[in-house]
Amino acid sequence: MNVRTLCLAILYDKEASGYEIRKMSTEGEYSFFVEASYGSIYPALQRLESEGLVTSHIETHEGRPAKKVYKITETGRETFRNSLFEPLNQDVFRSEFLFFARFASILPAELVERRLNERLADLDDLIASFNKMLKECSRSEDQWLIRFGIEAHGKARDYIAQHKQELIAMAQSDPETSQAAE
Amino acid sequence: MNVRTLCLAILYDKEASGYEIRKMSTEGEYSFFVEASYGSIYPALQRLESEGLVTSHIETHEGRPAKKVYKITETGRETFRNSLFEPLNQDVFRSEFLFFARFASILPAELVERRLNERLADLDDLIASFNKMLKECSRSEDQWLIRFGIEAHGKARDYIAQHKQELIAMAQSDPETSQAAE
DNA sequence: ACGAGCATATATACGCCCGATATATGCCAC
DNA sequence: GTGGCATATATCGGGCGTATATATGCTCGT
Repeated sequence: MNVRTLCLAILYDKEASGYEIRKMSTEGEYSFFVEASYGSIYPALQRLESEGLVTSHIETHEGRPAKKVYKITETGRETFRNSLFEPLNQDVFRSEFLFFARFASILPAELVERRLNERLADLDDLIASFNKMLKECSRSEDQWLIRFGIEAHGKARDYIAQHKQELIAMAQSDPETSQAAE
Repeated sequence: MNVRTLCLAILYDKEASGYEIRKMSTEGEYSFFVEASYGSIYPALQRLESEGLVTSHIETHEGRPAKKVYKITETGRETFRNSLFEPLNQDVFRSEFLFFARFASILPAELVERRLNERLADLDDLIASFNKMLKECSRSEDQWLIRFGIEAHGKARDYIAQHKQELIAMAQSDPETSQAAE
């Protein structure tokens, strides 16, 4: 799935500017299963407009920069709906945390413990934001997705909490040894 | 984390060719938390060699193409160990499946059910491969990682299995309606 | 016996996309 | 009044994935 399709998906529900699309895809309701940055969104919107899948107009507000609001066309809606019939790509899970954990045995226990605690805190924040989203959202599909996120990330959190001591035990308990490793 | 660092990580344990590094990172023990393709691995290895972090030699085998085997240098080991002290980037979870699920209400129930079953089958395969890896692997850090994968993906699997009917119910039960949506 | 398909193996071109940066406006707190 | 933050658009450079080209030899079916 590319950023152009993501833009069409967001615009399928309501008009939005590039800034708003990025917010939704990195902080809002889409943030836990897609990601997109300015560097891909703005070119994508320009290309979608040149292809006639979206239109745009400038909106000016008092005391704020002018906004270029994009709206999906009927052709755009059709293109997007058709894309939903394509086979799905595999989910992507990439974890620098697990990569780090794999090398616990050559790292100081102190560092391993710190990273584990950071990861736990991050997951707590994430789950808290999911719970907040769940309360605020009304679409039942979105609730289904958010509950999925809460369950899956909750399990990851619990695993780390329950097994962190094992990983710390594999690390270098002697600060001297880890100094030498540097 | 970039592909150069990933190469150093794999070469930290043992010598390997570009082909073998790609295999490990997309099919083997690294595959569930990193990913790398030929298009990034080969240039990465060339650059690592030019920087003196790895060396290479050609190995010829009867009845097989010649292999360019890379070996990490002491400088390479040091560089890699130091990189493990850097702050960790956030984990990445991207799901085209969840993206698809969000639009269940405009899709035919038949398609939604098919995709849910495909996803369940994929997760079963993944978990089966984790269990196989767990039996074969000896490093306790790797076992810690693999058990994490089994738990987290198992929970995802269970959620889908238990709640799939809810999502199917949100879809278009009438084949005519979904035809019109196309 | 022969060819299709597949595993092994290296390498590159094209294009997508992220991260960083530049630019601009106006609010609020200190 | 000024530094930081939210809003807002846009582009550059570089990293990386997809697809492809090229080459070898095995296995399996016919």
